[in-house]
Amino acid sequence: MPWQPTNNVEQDRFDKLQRWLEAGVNPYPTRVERTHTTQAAIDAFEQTENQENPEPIMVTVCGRVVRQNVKGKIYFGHIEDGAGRLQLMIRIDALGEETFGLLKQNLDLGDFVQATGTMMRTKTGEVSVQVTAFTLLSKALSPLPVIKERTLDDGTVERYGAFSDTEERYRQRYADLAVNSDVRHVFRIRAKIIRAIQHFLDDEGFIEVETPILQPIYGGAAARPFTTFHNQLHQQLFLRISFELYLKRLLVGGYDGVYEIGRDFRNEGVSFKHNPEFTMLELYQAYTDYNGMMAITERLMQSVTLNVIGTTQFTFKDYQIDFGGTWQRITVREAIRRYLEIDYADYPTAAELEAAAREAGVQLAPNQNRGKIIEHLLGEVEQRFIQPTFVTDYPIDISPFAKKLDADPTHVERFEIYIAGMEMGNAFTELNDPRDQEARFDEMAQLYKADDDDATPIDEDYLNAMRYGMPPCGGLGIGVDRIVMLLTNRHTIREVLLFPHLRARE
RNA sequence: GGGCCUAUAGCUCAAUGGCAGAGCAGGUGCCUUUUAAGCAUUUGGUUGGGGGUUCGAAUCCCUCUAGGCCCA
Repeated sequence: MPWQPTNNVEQDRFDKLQRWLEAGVNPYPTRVERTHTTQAAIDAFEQTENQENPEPIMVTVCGRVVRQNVKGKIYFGHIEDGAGRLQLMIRIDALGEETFGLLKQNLDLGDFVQATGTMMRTKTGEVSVQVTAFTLLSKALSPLPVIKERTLDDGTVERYGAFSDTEERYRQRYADLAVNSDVRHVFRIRAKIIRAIQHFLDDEGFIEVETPILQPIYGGAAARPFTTFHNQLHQQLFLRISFELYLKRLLVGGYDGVYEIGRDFRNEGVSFKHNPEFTMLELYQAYTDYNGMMAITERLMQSVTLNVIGTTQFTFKDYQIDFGGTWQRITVREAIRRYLEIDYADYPTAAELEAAAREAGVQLAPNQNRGKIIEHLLGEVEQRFIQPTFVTDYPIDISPFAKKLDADPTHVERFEIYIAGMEMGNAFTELNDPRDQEARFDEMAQLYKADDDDATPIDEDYLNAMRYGMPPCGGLGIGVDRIVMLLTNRHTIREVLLFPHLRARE
């Protein structure tokens, strides 16, 4: 069944399409002949308009009709392309009565058009195209939401109308982008952030790599994976939950520094900061440790913000965040002691610590191991860390890939990055002792029952790689979506993902 | 997973048990420098789906679906 109009607005547009066809116009022509973007046309005109006897600027511009004011014998409308917005002025004498009538009757907001003419300035001062030839490029059959704007005297833009239904905006992101220029802006910033990360790391001597997304064994993080199946190979595969174990194999292979920016998949809950697929940056560098990772985190984030927004300071929610200088450091133990008044060193068993946590009013799932309880307690205080903070030195039993502290083998050289109360990243001095790594895998296997969500399978090939010799190294993972949230002041991950995951409707 | 809230015209929203409405968009007419253009006139609804209470339901109750906020 071909598409049918579903309401009178669509019916009207469908009728207009028929009228273009009847007039011998192809409403979806194959070729366009653009000479200028809207911005280039405006620039070209403004550069010459103050000269004596300026040459007329002839342009052919293309774009979507975003505003129309059709009068009896003159048409004003704005078109929008990727570069900006430009007014078209079309007089009946320029096109002739027949063509003008066709346009006046059958052009809608949302249609794409091409217009040829001379640049000029209207009586009210707006740079415009005085159109002499006109082509329909694409007829829009469904109406986009209509948003009108007025620029007030003080330069602020007042908006009339909106397309603001959150669900519809995400389900029909194309419509959201088409009418909400601020949404388009978010994804330009997102692209800039990723490019800035690449520039910084490339300059630091890292090599950008791509490692498998479909993995026979998943690992490198505590998360439930998506599973899939290769039909020809009769092989179960997992969508990666981290890049960690593959990237570290590359240090064995002889690279001093590698990074990957790509998608991770975690089969877990959805929230304002969790989407089933999300973008991570992971980097690994030889001949350094977690102190080096803290230093590179500071420099990376400072470089990115300077590149993208021109300063290391920005507003997120009610906070003034500053990426400049040396970031705060606090140990996990001290963070929990300071804000929950529990020193977990005083409670050497999981049972004792659990009791103390409950005493302090913290709700916990029963029978977790001590490291997980500590992790949970840290979660209780993470919203305290507004300015960028490195929370350091984690319990060993929740950190199977990090090296022990020399002074305390129950803890590892690991930190997490907290900004605006959100966990932004995670880093270690990477464990490179294959005997220790094997023991950690075995411990994890014993510690977690087979059905535990966080159980990680033993990756024998990873151990095999490590036995060839892995240089001492530091590793760092940062949530790219969350950086974008910070720098665009968007408060949910869905606002910074073009197509966030939503439940199927119906 | 738990609690609270939301779903009405293409979009944004009214209508709190008694005739489903407005603005914008759309149609028709007038209008050759408008820009939220204007004036006149007009179309458009399975009130998210299903069930119930009632003489009568957008409104009250149950349920399903989707989304939002808070908590876990």
